[in-house]
Amino acid sequence: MPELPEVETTVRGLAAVMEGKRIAGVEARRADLRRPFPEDLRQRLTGATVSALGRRAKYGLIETDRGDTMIFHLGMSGRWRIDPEELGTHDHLIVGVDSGHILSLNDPRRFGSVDLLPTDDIDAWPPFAAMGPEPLGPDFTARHLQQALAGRIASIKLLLLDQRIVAGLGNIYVCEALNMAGIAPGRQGGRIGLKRLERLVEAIRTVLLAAIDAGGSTLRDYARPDGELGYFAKQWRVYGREGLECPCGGIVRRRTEGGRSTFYCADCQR
DNA sequence: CCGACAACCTGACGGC
DNA sequence: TGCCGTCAGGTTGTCG
Repeated sequence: MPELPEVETTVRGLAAVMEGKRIAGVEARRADLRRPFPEDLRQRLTGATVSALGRRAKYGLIETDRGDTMIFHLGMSGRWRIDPEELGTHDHLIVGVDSGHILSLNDPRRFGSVDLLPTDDIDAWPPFAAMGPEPLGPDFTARHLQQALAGRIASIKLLLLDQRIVAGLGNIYVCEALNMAGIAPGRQGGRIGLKRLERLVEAIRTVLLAAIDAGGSTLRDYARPDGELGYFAKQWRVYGREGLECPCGGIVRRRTEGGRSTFYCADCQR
């Protein structure tokens, strides 16, 4: 369940046990996830001190005092486990810090990734270089959306999933934000007025912040081996709720586009 | 540029 | 109990 709020809460949880700590050991239990692990991962991390944790879109950043940053992506099913009671087949990368804590990157589907770059180079790293603004940052405004969407005839649903337009939204939060903003998912991106874009920006911020708030409880679950759906799942307005009531009283519908489900309410989303 | 689709993987769930 | 089809939070690439 890793979207931006999950990555954010994961990073905060890792910071609590890693920040300022020395990396005592690194063990890769397989050679790759989505792509191969960096060959010198263990050598460059071991002995280094974690100076800061961070996040860019759905990527987590672990920065060391040696001038390196480890960049991880959780894919569809990845999560970090803190002090797991035992390691299973999907615990692929283990990091031990000198305070005694063990961190395990667990990813059954293995769509995640781990990269290691000089910290000075991460802005130029291709996945980051092409990215749009952070949805919770100062550059994500209705004006920006208006420019980025100008002339686009694709649906706003698909455009919001494009990380070049805004970086960090996934299927759940796009559905939720469009519902909150009262915008139909199939509406052409370039044909949404500034007023409604302002509402959309506000809705995206609101839903992400609420999810991060609730994600705190998810994170506590992460510290246990059995972490399931986060608390914020209980707050979904439309996602996963086909046939149930939208907050407006309408019935939530589901449609498929690009092989992915879109949940929406035809009554209040126009 | 656009939409559809497939690929990468495993696990959960429903139907029979 | 088990087998089979379907679906799942993401990203990347191809094809018409």
